[in-house]
Amino acid sequence: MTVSTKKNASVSRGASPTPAATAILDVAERLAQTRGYNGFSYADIAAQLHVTKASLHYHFPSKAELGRALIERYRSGFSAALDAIDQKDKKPQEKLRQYVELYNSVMSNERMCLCGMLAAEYATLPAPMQTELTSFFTLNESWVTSVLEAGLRAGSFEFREAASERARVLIGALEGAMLVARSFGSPERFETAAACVLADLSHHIQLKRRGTDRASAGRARRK
Amino acid sequence: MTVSTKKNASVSRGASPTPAATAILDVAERLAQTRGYNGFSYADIAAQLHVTKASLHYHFPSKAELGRALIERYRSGFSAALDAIDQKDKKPQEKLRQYVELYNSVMSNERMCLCGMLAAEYATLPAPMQTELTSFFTLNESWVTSVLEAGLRAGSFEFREAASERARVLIGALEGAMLVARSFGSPERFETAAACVLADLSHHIQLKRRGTDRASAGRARRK
DNA sequence: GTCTATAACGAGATAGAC
DNA sequence: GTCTATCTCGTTATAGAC
Repeated sequence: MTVSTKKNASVSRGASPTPAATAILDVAERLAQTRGYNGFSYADIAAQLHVTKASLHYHFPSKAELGRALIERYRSGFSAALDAIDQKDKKPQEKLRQYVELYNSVMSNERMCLCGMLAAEYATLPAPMQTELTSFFTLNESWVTSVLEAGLRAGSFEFREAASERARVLIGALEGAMLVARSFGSPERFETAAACVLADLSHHIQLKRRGTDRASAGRARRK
Repeated sequence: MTVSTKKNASVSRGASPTPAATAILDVAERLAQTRGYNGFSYADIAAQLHVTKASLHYHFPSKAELGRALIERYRSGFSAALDAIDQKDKKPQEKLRQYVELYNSVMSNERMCLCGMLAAEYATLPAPMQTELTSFFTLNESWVTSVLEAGLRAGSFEFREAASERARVLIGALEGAMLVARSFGSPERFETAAACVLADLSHHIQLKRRGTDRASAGRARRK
């Protein structure tokens, strides 16, 4: 898969990271997802790995570099997951369901999407991190857009807006639902919200199949 | 309106704040909305107000107290705005439109909703701030829930889920849309997303009025 | 109320031994 | 590659003069 190159202390782009670097990224990722980029320090990582701060600087000379690598790895992992979903021809609905499942698995363990988290801190991030961050969202938007367009053509989705616009709404809704759910400490809130957003895309079609009179369609389930 | 009490150095609950305290809160609010609670310091506020850090501590002894007051004021301002919207009997649709307009005005000037911002940093916030934060979201959820229920009864909204669940989705979608729009530096992204979310609530009804055949209803506007 | 001065601490980062 | 030791700076916070 990944082209093996000579390892590099600065863990540059495309190099396969050393086990030590991976361990550091793992801890830093969890910290960034729960506390934000400005909410953790090298000391926090060092303590959890039982090493000194100085040895972290060997692998990631600056926190900015660590932060950039963090997003890069997260995005590449996401990209791989999207490719996996695309394997085998599934219905667009099923693809989107699996996409939401990706977010759902992140929410467990009280984590927030890394990039949603960093988006809040955007103004304080070093430029390289800002660039990586928008790449992440752009990647997601174009993938979701494709799926929505396919679903629209297949007649399994229904919406008026441009697919790209709809994709943005979907991603924003997922990120926002995570954000709020986490302050209530209840991942269930995210789960139900996500299900609701997904259902909306094929909602109207279901309405028509079930009959469209207001009395039946407009009846809300009780709380 | 507000009961006037003797001013208090610690700017406790319900006291009318001194002009100095208000100026501090104004600057701190903008900083918190753009950089987050962990992204600004007393030094930043002091510089913008041309005073020393020490004098800030006179008005707000600790940053935690400042942060708590920040949310409290923001929530009370929001609450007043919601009351204003409730004045005069408007259609639920119009109320919701004005609610979204509230968020829209926040997004201008590249600001993010204070509480959406702080929600990201939730795990790092002092307990009093966490409490205020959930109060804000609870307030919003119950207000939106009421409006949705009214709209459902009036036949101007249509959805299957419980109104409270739908309210959470709406609020999460707005917060998330702000979050992402800001990293792209384009408030327009928020505006279109917000319009889309709003339209969804009365979408099906419009579909029925316009005719429900798939060919016309499912046609997406081009990008 | 606002100032100067300073304390006490934690942050990111580097030098150099092993 | 990891360590000890240290540096520099920014942070919240306090004491006490004016």
